[in-house]
Amino acid sequence: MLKDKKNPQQCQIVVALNMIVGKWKPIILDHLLHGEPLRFNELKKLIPDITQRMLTMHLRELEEHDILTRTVYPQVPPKVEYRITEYGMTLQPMLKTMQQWGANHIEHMKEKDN
Amino acid sequence: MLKDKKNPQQCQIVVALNMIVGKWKPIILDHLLHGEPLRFNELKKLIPDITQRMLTMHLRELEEHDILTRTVYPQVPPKVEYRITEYGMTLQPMLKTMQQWGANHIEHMKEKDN
DNA sequence: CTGAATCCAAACTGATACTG
DNA sequence: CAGTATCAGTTTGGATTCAG
Repeated sequence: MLKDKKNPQQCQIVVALNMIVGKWKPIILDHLLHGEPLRFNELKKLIPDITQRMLTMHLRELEEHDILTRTVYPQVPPKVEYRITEYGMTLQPMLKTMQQWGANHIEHMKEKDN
Repeated sequence: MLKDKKNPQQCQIVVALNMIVGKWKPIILDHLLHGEPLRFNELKKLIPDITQRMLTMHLRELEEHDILTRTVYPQVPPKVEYRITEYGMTLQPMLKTMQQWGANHIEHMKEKDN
């Protein structure tokens, strides 16, 4: 199944976590969740510090999980588009909740410093 | 600040993620979120496969992030209790959202197999 | 009972060079 | 343009031993 070695007690939270863990995955998702499909190089430009290797690997994993689709246009030079799936869109509420908690946490830390 | 090497674009989602990533952290949180304080050994028994080392490390990190408190009772043998903080309780909605998505995803995968 | 310390293996990420 | 391949570095987790 999944990387269930990492999910010793079949925790549902971990199942959800496995969709979005990876150094750059949340950022990739953030860009694709806007709805517009993006080409490999467009993502690369939006995430300047990512390596081609990591971008490829993360995109492949997200594709495996039905979060996005990969469409190859048979052209020279090649064109490949990545688009969020309907199913991938269901991550939206979860990610939004996390984003809000994260924003709040940044404030929490500032207060703590005082 | 935080482990911001791991958060290249100051993504708020990653800030939230950093609270709960770690092999056993979601499970630890799950147990403590019930509200009852738990001793080190009680947690160890609830999570049989965790090593003492990992339990200690995860608890320390959660403590650093104000998610839980560590209370030492000066006794012999020692007694140490871990209790979720009020702030830690604010993780609840986020974790519940993730849990629901995870549960749904398990169903999604079953359908896919057919 | 609740750890800390050490050593080791596996997983993850980065850098670089090459290709259809 | 959109990758693949290889190698090196970093991080994470596990096993074991020792200690207040």
